[in-house]
Amino acid sequence: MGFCIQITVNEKLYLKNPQETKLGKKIIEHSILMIDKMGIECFNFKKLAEEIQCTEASVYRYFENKNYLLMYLVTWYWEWIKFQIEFRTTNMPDPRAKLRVIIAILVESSLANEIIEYVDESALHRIVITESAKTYRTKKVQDHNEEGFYFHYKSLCRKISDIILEINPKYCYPRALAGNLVETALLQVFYARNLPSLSDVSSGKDVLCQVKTFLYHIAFSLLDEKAVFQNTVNCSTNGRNNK
Amino acid sequence: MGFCIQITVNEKLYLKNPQETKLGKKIIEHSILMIDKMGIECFNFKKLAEEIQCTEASVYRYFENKNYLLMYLVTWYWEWIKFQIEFRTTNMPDPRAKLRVIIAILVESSLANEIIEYVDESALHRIVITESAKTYRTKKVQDHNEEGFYFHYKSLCRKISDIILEINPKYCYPRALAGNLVETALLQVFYARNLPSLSDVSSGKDVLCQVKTFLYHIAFSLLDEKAVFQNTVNCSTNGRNNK
DNA sequence: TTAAAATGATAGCATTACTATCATTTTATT
DNA sequence: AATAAAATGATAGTAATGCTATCATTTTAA
Repeated sequence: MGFCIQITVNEKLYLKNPQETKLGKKIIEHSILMIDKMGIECFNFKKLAEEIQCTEASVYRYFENKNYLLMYLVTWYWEWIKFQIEFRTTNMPDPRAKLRVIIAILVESSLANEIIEYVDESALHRIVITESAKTYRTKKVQDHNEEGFYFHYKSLCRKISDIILEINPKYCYPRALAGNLVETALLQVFYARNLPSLSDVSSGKDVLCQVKTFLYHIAFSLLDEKAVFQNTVNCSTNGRNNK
Repeated sequence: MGFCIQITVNEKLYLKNPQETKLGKKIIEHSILMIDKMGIECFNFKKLAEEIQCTEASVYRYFENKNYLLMYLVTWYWEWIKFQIEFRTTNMPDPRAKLRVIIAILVESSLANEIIEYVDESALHRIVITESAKTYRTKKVQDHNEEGFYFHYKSLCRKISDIILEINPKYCYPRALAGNLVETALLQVFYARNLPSLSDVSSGKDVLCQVKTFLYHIAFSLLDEKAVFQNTVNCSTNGRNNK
């Protein structure tokens, strides 16, 4: 009844599609909960198998190892974010309004938490915040990139940078700004929760809202800048002078 | 002859100070080269011991494990950056000029590469770019924070945020901006080198310089913004409207 | 010269990260 | 309902990893 969303990710990330079987969904469901609880370092397939009462071998039939599983989860998350952006910005004529919605989704998406029954989006958001850097900051980036593992993340950034260019077609750093917004959305929430002295959020109030406000500030200050920045600035000064 | 810089880091990060013995320095020197080459995942103490012709047990006498060693190296790096900032900004009256120097150091520090003989600062910079997130994005952040492992990073960010406030005393997000500058300095270089479609640098020209220019743009656009941002913005709109 | 500190040499052990094989159960097809 | 195919279970095993412990030897400092 009603409609149903299927989120699909790069097939090379899994050996057998976990979304097509009961056990597969159980693997997704409980790996999210367990990684959220214990962190990817302490998590392993043996513990997961025990938790969901199956054999270790069965888990290995779905994923090569826990790193692929993590990559799968993170990729799934970005695809889910893209879906939400698509869904909530269609028919919006104003690109500025779009960007505001996107920022809100990046920060607060995890609050809306009942779309896919076997995925705890809040927990997954925490995983992405804490662990996602491990999926691409590695010596294997190049290989993983060739396999297309970052396709979903890239297309998200691409979507954001297109909107940035709608707002300000002369803006010089659309892609860098897009990536910066996405990463800052993660990092500032992480700081606010774990190392508050590195953030400016006051822990009393709503943390996510404050991060959102900071992102609005970054985005619109940079895009509204009167003087479009020149990429041809003299680089040889090495920061020693000030003009 | 001349003078000598000693960079000291939190004592809890090592079992025996590697800077005080010949073997210790060899451990630092070659671990930097090896982690740079193979990444922290493939690196281990057995390989390191083989490389420098000592026993595995000897390495374990200096560091509990490779994660502590990584944390030590990253911490050392931030302390080294702080020293350079101290050194190159003293007696500068203009805080804007200071911030420009800091940004240049964050991006290009590794080019000046002959200060401490057993540390390859270029390689260390690459390690910090690729691996540093693993030192704090972990379930153990809280514990590590209590041990003071992030003291050096925090004091760097503090130093930067103080200068930000000198430039614009009313600025609402001095710490978040400081952290953002530091992290963006790492991330954009990583992207430019590994996933260029996520950055706006043209690979032909000097990558570091372009990243520097981007950071100048962020810093001074945000700080020069006429309307100081209000932290009391209405958060309940959830990005759905645009006023 | 002698004690202390550092390192070497060797051994061992529990855990991890898989892989392989064959048996059993579940599911889909006709 | 019969049967093939797919999925999972059960079990076993192996190579590598990440240490720790012990005692001998060398180097360094007093």
